[in-house]
Amino acid sequence: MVMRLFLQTHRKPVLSDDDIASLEAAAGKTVDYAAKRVIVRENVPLTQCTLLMSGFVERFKDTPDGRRQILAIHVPGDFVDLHSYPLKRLEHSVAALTPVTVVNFPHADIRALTAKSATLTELLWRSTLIDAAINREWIVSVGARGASVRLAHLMCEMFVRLERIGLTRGEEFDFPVTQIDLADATGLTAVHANRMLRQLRERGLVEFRQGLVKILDWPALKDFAGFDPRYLFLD
Amino acid sequence: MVMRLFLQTHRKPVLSDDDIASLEAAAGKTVDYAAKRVIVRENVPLTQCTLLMSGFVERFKDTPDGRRQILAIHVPGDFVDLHSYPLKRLEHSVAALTPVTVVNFPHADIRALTAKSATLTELLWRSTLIDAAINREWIVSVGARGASVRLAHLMCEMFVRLERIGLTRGEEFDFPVTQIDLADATGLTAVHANRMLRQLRERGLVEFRQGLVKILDWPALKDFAGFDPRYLFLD
DNA sequence: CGGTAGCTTGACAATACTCAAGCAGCGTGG
DNA sequence: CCACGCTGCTTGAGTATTGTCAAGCTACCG
Repeated sequence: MVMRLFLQTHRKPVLSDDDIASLEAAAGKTVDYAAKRVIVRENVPLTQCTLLMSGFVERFKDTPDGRRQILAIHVPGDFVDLHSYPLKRLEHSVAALTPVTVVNFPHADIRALTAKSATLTELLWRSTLIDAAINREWIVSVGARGASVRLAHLMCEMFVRLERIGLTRGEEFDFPVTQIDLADATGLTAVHANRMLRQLRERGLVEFRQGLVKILDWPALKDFAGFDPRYLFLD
Repeated sequence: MVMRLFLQTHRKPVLSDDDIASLEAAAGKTVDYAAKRVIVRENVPLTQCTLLMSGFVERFKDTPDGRRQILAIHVPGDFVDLHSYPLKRLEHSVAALTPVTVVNFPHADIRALTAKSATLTELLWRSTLIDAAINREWIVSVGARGASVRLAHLMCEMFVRLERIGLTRGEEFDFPVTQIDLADATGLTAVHANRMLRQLRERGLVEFRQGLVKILDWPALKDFAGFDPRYLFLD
């Protein structure tokens, strides 16, 4: 049951019942974190991975001059730091954006899994690479899109990813983060993010208020954001 | 011999002579491309990977409004699109920044390698994840660093990566790309990139001229860029 | 009830972009 | 050999976008 949401987002390659069972069996301790708690600190040797069960998690880096850049936002079912298995440490930190529940997977158990099943290995590998594809889409966002488009694009991404795991209600979804978080994710200041969110609302595209996102016009929003979901590899 | 530079950058996990031999044996055709030629087109089914032997390669995306965002720059010894093995396609394109030579590795042969050696699989997996770590550092660059700092940081990264494979001469190295390329990589316009490069030169940090980079003051440059090489996982 | 975190708005400053022009170098064809 | 066109670099002037500083507001918590 622990892997339900993960398998819902990752449908290829197809796993045998046996593979699924051993994956489930590798699950270790369940841990809760309060909002803003650091879950994994950068450049510290790691011996386990973290599967997000509920809530939202951020991967981020702080710069010397005090800015925070969010590198990725994770939704339930995401293996937040599976890349720590081959890398042995992370070059960034991981923190809870909201109250979260996670399940740990010891590296030793993952090693056993990969030794046993090549298909499973490929699925896990692929999962880390989809994260990387999202990382790259974010480079495009911060590097080549205007402020309001960036925010619109982020809303599109969250909508599609949350829809996949059944966490949307029609055209709205809970996204209990602050405007500061949105600013840190898009490389903007909180003040400017606020203005751009207002603009998106006034244009009738999306509304973000008190952690609730309402898509007002999905086709128009997608078009405005230049959103092409193929980078999410949901096929 | 084909894997020499690759193994020079990727020293962990340590491979057996057997693993190295089978990796070498997987090498397929050698192909040359002229500068600016597209090597892999986005969202097209792929059946092989590309190892860069000489020259520089870019991974990029074009936006609807005509901007190009470079997502990564590859140096000799890099597996440019190893991630196409688990993903089966790329969500971005790959092109030659300079004249290049590459060697192809059929997915089928990589599959055979991974079936045979778990250590080799881990090394390949790790290699794709180091690329991802670089992707994330670029998010920080475009999202949270000023224009001149971004360029300085890119110069630091290229210097360290090229030094690793013996392509630097003291504190200088060949980097035969245009200012437009640098602008596309850093999310700036060519005009602004030009001004910022002049600033870096006048401050006595780095000089970029006609595809030649001269580090003028490495400690000062590193400090100015906030460059921390740990994200390159060279240990 | 005071304090804090988050949202909102305004006025102003800094950063980066656009448009435009001129120049240098290089390869090609007359 | 020269003339031409092309690509890339450089600089200036004006504009647009985004950031900074500041203040006031709300809601919620202790």
